[in-house]
Amino acid sequence: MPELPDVEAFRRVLAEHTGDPITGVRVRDPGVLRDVGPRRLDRALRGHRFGTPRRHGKRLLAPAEGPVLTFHFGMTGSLSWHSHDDEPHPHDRVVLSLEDGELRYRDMRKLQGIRLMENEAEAEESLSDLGPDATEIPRGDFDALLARRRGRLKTVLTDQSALAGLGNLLADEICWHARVNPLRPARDLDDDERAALYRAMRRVLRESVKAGRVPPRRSWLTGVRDRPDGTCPRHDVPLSRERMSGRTTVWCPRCQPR
DNA sequence: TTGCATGTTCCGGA
DNA sequence: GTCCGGAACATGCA
Repeated sequence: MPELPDVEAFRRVLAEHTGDPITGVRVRDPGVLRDVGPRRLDRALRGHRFGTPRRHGKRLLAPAEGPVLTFHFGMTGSLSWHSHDDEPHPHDRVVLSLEDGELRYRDMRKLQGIRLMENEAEAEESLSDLGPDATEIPRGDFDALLARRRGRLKTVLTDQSALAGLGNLLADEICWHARVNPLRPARDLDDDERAALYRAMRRVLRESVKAGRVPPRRSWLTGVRDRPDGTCPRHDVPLSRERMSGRTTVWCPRCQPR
């Protein structure tokens, strides 16, 4: 699930539970730990308190009075709050216990996972492979980014090193809102189209962040894209789809012509 | 059994 | 250097 809005929702979960000491870390499946083992993780966090968490793109950083825990959710990761006696889910991989409850990192496929940074500087450095966050990029930088790339628009929007936070669903949703075909070469877009894309990005992100996910409304592409008989919410036209490098791209052939 | 899934990385080839 | 596609990672579901 996780794209920028989902990770933002996980950030809120974490933000509600800062300030209480971490009483212990239970690793139920070390397969989600990257470059750190269960013992070192527990030693680094036990007795510490989480400070204000922050998000960049799809990454979540949780400072803990020195060390910084970083979450990268892959396709199936999540972070949720539970009471101690809540039955664990089979995909709960790491449990961070606090006094009045616990945070659970759940992840079915374990494609990415949790890292431990020694300090703020290292945490900051770990973000250096990412472009500007999609909620913060200025219009001018967005324009320049599109103008300089000859690859497909969809590829640019989902390139985390160029623009951080957009995934498969969001990129298609934004292109649909802007009425621009995602397979067009990015640098071929004219000013109006770039403006429409930027506006669509802001609007889609604002509403998705509010919902904590890309909302599957019937009036949005996301609400209909997975139906076998899916038609464009604006027209009664069957949606077009194409697989590109293992992901399905969906668009409306009428409002987003090639 | 096969194909697909909202992420990312690595590799080869154009 | 840029761009693309394919395979891989690990797991479940239709």
